[in-house]
Amino acid sequence: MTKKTNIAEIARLAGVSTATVSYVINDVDKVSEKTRERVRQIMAELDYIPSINARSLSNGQTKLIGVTLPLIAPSDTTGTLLETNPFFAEYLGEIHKVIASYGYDILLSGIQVKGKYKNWIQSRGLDGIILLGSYPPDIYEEVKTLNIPTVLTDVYESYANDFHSVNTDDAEGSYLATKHLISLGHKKIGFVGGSIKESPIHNNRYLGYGKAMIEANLKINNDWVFETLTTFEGGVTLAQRLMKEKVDLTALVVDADIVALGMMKTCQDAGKKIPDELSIVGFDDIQAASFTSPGLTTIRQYISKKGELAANLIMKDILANTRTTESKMVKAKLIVRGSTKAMI
Amino acid sequence: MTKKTNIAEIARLAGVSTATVSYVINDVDKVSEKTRERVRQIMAELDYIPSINARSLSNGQTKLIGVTLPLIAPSDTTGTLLETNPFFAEYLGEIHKVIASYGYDILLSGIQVKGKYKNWIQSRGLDGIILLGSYPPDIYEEVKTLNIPTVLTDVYESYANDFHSVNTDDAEGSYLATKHLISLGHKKIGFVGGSIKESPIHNNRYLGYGKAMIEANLKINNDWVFETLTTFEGGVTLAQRLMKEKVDLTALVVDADIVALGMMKTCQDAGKKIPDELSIVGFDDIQAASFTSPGLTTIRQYISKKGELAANLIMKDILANTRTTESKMVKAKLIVRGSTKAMI
DNA sequence: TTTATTGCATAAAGCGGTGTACAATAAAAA
DNA sequence: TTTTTATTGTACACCGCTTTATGCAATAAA
Repeated sequence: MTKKTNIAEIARLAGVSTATVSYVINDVDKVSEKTRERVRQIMAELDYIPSINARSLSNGQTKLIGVTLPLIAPSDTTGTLLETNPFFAEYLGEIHKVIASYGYDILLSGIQVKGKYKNWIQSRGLDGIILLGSYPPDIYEEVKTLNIPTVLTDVYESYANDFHSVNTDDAEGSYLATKHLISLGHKKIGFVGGSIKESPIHNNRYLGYGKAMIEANLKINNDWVFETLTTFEGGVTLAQRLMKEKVDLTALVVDADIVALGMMKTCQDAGKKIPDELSIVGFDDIQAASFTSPGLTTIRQYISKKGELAANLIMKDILANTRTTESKMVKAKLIVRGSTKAMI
Repeated sequence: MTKKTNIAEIARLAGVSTATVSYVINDVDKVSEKTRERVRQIMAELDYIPSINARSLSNGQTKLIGVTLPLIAPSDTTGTLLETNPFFAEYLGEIHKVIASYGYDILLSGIQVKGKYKNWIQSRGLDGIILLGSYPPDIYEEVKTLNIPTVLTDVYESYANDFHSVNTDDAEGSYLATKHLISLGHKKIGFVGGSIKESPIHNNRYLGYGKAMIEANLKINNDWVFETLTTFEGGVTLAQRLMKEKVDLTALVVDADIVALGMMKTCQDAGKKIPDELSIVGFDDIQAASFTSPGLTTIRQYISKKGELAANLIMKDILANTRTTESKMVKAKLIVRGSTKAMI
């Protein structure tokens, strides 16, 4: 312990060169069984653990995957992190599971000041990065110049084509949600989404809704399409407005559970019965969707699947030392709970 | 880019030694203003970023803090992660905020196979570690031998004394919860907790309940104390049982929101009115506690505060190169929502 | 016997920085 | 002018491991 137990020390005690020890450590087939055993013995006795760091310096691989989440910035208020995306923990768990099996670790980061992101990646010598969620466009420019295996999740924007990307099939998801309501006999079905025009992800969900409506020969009334912040409060505010204006709808497709839950609670608190007076379908299937009474009918995103895909995409490029760009789409699934009900 | 742009290259172009460049990088006051400026210039032109890795090798500091969460293990099913502790994301965000300001990064891990944890820390040369949540005792033994700055959160066990620790004042939390119910006129108040005997954290919450009851001269009926798994399903199961057995209680102190929510939903689904027929107080204030209707009255844990404390404790030891052991207690606070109501 | 071939092991040059010991130059003190 | 003292800069030995070029036996082929 007090002694510096490094490769040289092992070599000395085993009466061999450091090269030989290195070969033993890395299972390089250049050492006789006898020598190998002796070296192993010594290493075990001294509790010797090679320094990944030193190894990195010499072979250029840090065995580090950077995983970036939005909103972990020095000046941020907390809470936003969870609110924006309740799935980070699940993503991290799944990614870790995959890459750990290859001996890789996750280095966490937020997006720092512009320009800093690239520096961070370089200074740490990351072998690959996974960006969870969406960031300012110049971030992607920075990353591109690095020419390092990169996976994006939940991003449809054009720059996604320069990297691997993993997405939920959002359009199909809200298509399923809408069809579900239609099959229950609803006709006056509204849509609630976050910045539908700017964000492809929300736009896709809107399109799925539109497709189902058109297929069913139902008209899409522009007054039935609402934009909100993708937050619980966004849902609260909108629900209050809808009730005040007595908007004449029997069902809503809401493109995020967090918003749907805000609406549902607001309606319930105001005495409006869910699903009796209004059916609601959410999107995401966050944990809380199954906690409410009634449970929220929603479209489940398979986050663990997405995380696994992301991790495998990056590992593939790292191990083969290639720079490919695949785009994976994960199917979503309708989960029926109590917040939707057939028209009488 | 194609060229290896390292410290030697900078030195060559600036016509100085690598030592001088190193001094410039590290703001060591041994370089004339003129030289310093010239070197800076060159570095900027070449877009030079020093390798933290190389630096680590030579000065022994990796600027890496290991943060360990339970249940990210290669063979685990997902979902458990979130269920066990919905706060990891918030912890991570807060810890990152603090340590990033010192130039440190978070290296993530689960607890791997026994013995492996120590290896991981050693091989990565971590400067410090933060353990979120509770682990098998031998883990702490392993860590202790490393003699590296360590912070534990949410652990009361004896081995916590060997390290820094950060906890919520659990006893006071449930004391407040119970007092709240008492002040509302409740007398038949039950307690629901996870493995009260084995886990100090649950035991403390139980003690707080007991203290409040005794202070109010209310008897603690052993039939009113229930143990469950700390999961949503645990709450569901228990609520079903209580309803079937028609246990005669007017209020419950539940020592985890996730359980309280399971109970609340089960009661509501069965037509039992909350809070009219039963008042419930939870513990944690997870996000979902404010999503339900009624909202769940609960004891808020200041996770961001705890994360910040943990990060600062570790940074203090790292920067001063000391090995102290402080134990921080964070006050909890009663958040009154709709799940509790005065007796008529 | 000579010449390859193979197997095993090593010396030593990196990888990209840090930091110490020391030298040279300039400024201040004697 | 000489000596002392800062000030500024350099050479170079690390840090711990990888890897190429090379050596040396022992064995196989010519």
